[in-house]
Amino acid sequence: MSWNDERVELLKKMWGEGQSASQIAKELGGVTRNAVIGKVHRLGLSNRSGSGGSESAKSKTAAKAKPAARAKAAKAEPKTEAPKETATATPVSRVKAIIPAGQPLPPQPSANEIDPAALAKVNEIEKKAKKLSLMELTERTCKWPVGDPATDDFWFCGLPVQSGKPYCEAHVGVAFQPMSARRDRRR
DNA sequence: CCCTGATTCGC
DNA sequence: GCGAATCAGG
Repeated sequence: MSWNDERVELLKKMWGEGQSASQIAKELGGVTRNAVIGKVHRLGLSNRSGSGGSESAKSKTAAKAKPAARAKAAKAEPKTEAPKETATATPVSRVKAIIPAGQPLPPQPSANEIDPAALAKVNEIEKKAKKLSLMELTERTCKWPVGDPATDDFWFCGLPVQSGKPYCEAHVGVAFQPMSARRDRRR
């Protein structure tokens, strides 16, 4: 594969959107994230901000030994997995929408015991959500469901997930509550 | 461990 | 110019 205009254009577009090098590489196909990063640098758009600034110098000095990354071929296994709440908490409002009234809801904190700050964060971030459909979800898109699945007004957050987790940072915030914050709250 | 971008340097 | 290997860090 080579860098024809179309590929370079897509690279620029995605990079501009803040997509990660590996995501771009996956999208382009036939290249690794290293190739993408290398190209990004050669194109001189390593700095996503674009202009002005120039510093951000990272004093990188000598190096030690660190046997880590090995040459490894690409291995991907898309798991179009339905949104599941494996966390200690579940988006109550969403669950209500898909579970008939009267049904016992799984053990979960009610909305009012979720960190208010985290909730506020979610409300903000939902505006920026990419609103992906089920089939558009990937291993790295936030699988937080929004809206009523029975209507057209249903989508998944779709923002970049936080390492490992199924959700973006904001949604991880409300989905994964620290045990300490929710332990034995009496009423 | 997973991931991120940055850099080097043989090709 | 290209990108694997490596580095540095989250």
